[in-house]
Amino acid sequence: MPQPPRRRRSSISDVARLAGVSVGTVSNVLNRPQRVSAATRERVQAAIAELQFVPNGSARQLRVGSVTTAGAIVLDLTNPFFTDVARGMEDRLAQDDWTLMVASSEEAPEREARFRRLFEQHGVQGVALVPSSEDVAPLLALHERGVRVVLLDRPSPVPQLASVAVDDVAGAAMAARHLLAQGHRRLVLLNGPRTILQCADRSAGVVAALTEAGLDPAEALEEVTVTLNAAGGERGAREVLARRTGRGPVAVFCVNDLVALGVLRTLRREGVDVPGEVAVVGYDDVSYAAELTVPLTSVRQPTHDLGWTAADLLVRGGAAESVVFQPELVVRESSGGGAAG
Amino acid sequence: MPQPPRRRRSSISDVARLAGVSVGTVSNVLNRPQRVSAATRERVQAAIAELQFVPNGSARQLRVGSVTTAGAIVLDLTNPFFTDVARGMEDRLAQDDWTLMVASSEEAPEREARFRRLFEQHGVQGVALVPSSEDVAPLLALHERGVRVVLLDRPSPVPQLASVAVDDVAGAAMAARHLLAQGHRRLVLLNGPRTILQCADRSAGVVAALTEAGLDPAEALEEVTVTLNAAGGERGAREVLARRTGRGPVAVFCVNDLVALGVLRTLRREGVDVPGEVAVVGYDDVSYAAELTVPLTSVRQPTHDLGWTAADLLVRGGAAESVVFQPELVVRESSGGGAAG
DNA sequence: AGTCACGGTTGAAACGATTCATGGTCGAGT
DNA sequence: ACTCGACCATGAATCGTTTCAACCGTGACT
Repeated sequence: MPQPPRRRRSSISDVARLAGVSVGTVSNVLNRPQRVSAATRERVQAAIAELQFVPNGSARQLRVGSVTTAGAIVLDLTNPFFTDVARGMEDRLAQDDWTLMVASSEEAPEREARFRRLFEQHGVQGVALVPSSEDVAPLLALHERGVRVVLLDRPSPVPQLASVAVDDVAGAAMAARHLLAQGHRRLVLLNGPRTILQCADRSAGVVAALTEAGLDPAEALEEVTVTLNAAGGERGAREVLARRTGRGPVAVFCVNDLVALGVLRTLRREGVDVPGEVAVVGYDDVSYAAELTVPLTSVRQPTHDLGWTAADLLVRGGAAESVVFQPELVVRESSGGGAAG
Repeated sequence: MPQPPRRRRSSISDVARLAGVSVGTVSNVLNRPQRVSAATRERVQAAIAELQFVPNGSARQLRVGSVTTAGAIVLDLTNPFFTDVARGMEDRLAQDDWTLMVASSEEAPEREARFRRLFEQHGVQGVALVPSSEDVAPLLALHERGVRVVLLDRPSPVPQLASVAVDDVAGAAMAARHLLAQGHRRLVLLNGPRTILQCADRSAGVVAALTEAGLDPAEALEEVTVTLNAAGGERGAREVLARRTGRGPVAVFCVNDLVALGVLRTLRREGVDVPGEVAVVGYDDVSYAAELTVPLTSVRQPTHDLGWTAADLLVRGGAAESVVFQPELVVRESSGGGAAG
């Protein structure tokens, strides 16, 4: 078997030599073809084709400073919410002929830092990221170094950084109010780590709704920390079933739809009736929420717009704006909402 | 509002000046700290911290040649199948401390080409991609230029290129045989464009199964071309319902689960019974296939392993291997399989 | 004939890191 | 006193582009 070929890539000066022109002319053919006479241009282009010349991006970038590329760092690439956001970003970036590179931090601050560094070294114009920790210092530093930064899915805690978010407190409060309206008096919140702001906010929203209804959150709310995926939901559901005291139905509010999916899966396996015995509400309203065995009540976020707007801020790059969208509750069968009203 | 700061990033020579050493020494502190005396090292590190110095990746790369980064280009980032593959790649790459950059071609050859160029210019070691066209010439050229290339989810048509695939002909044949076993004699295949090899192969698999059962594919198979997402499924389903002649139940085989989701959604809206009136089979066995209103029969692929293996080939970079996995049929209610058997 | 403008081309400087041959210092060994 | 290594630090060369001042030849205008 042949060794993988690592023969030296041909450079602009190889092209120049072959075409019998100077390097500057080749560069002009590449970047301002109209400045070059048709004859030379063709000669150079023939040489480029013959040598299979591909400009060295590093060299170009070293000289020019940066490229029209943006990076996105999300918490979990397998969560449809984040891929929809990425899609929104791509749609906006495409308008200005920018490209997007996506990376997944898996909620690990070190991974996030690694990708931040990688993107910065690759000279991206800007980075949109869902922070995996509360510490904004490294992001401010990044911004100071001239890389545009937009916080995704959480409001910026500092005025220097732009952000695009959805009001998580309001969204969670809507969900909790809805469950209270169904007659529930005790809620279980399957939540992620509080270090992720979205999780903290959703918790706060539930607490607000309970308080507003005259209930004592310390009594009425039980919060279980789970991983933000279906496996987490399965574990959470087992926990809920184990702790379930005899009295009455339980309401489970899941921090996202993947968790809710895990919950529904486990409840179905255990033969637990939804919403009769356990009511379930999710968050994000992923595309298949309405098509599940028990259609899932969920809090819809303007996912695509979120990404679109983030990318828009990156491209426009003006002052640091903070945009906040409002979520919307979509009531379906899993919370008993359709019937009870 | 302050203008976005674009003050010059500090360079290695700024650090050298501040620390009172030469640039070579700073570089040594960065890359072989043990070669530098403790005192100087600390002085340099202090300077680095003070200036918030981040090495310029372009310059480094220009000098050194390449970075430990791989790129992946998939057809659709919002399809769970591809994100699972990406996850598998990341898992393997992390072992060697490589990083992954993901891009989505949206099945458009020009977009794919754009990302190929971008990745190459960024100096990635290798690219794993799901080709959006049949033309391997540009991929061979890329390989010639020293970038490792692995074809994802399709076998390589040429010996020079490595590939990791799942046997789509076999998978589709399994699905078709299953539907035939349920008594169906006419199949509708909601397929993507034939230019995508997976689509062509799945069609071939169905044809093979029909022929094998003594049926004439020209008679028994109706193929409808749709987009590879839920919207495509919805359109396909409407098409199927419109064309439906009175006689008997219909079997619909969808090229992937997103399409199947769209089909199920439309059938539910139209009040069509699944699997009684229309049997549905999907492809990919996405995570939520079992939890849908009507649990979906689907062809499972070793998604994670697919990505893992592709990344493994990239990292190891030896001879061009071709790996083929076998798929597996998962029978659920949507095809009537559970009951009729 | 002389001047000017202009399109086309040139070639060297610059970007910021890595590398490596060279040089300097110090202590130990003869 | 002198040599020799060991250990550190130096700084020039290098990677492949882009950019820009300078140059050249031609044709138009005075």
